[in-house]
Amino acid sequence: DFSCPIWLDFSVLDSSCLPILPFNKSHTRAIKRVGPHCQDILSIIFGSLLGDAFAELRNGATRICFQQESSHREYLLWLHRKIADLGYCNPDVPEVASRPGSSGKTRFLSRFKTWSFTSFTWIHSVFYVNGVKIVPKCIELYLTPLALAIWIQDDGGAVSTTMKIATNSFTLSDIQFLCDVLDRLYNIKATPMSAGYPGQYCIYIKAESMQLIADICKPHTHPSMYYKFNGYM
DNA sequence: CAATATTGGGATAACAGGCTAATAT
DNA sequence: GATATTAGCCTGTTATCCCAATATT
Repeated sequence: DFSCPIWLDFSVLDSSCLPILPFNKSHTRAIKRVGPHCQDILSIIFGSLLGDAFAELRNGATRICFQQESSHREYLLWLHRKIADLGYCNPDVPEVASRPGSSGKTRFLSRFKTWSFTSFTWIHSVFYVNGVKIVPKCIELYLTPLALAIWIQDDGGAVSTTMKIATNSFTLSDIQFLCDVLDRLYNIKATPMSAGYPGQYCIYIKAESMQLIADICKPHTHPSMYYKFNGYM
């Protein structure tokens, strides 16, 4: 059982982080879309925001936006299915859009967004400071196995005998914090490492922890992303 | 009905996944 | 020599802002 050991310990959460009223699908205005939000949707959102998604705040309501190139379309559709089944986005399968790429090529991408929720705005506020995405201090409460799997499917990649997670845009102290959280929650050993650009760092998973992180993530990983676990999955 | 909120999608650039490879243990 | 860790680079993919159309109050 790899469930997050401190999940459901809401005692350290600020009350503004807690949903207030039951969510009712007949409510079509964001102001009426409230919680409680289940563990799965919060895991998906937190994992995605650590990775490739972004949160858009407008009129006091927030929506979460997902986009992938066609090479990762199967993964995007898998993610869309999960979010649609939870009732958080349009269930229509996202279309493939084309864009002019470099050197005359055409790119293909797919994307979707959740509905706007007033009760998602606290998520925006913990992830964005002055318009810049940061690692939220409460990440330890939401980095469940599902969130971890989605983060790695977004940002992970095989390197030599191990895996790196592309955390380029976060600060070194935030990245060290993430490494500490991985150790505390799951006993996964990881260290920040240069990303090859000034001020940019990745997370490298130590070889001794590769089997562990693969085992934790496998139930929540789409087969098209197994390769990111470098043979351990 | 007018005003306002919400959604899907166009557009753009900084950068980040995928890769090779050197160095250390 | 084998395995593990660290480093860096290339290029097309994120991550983001914004707008027009539509829906709701």
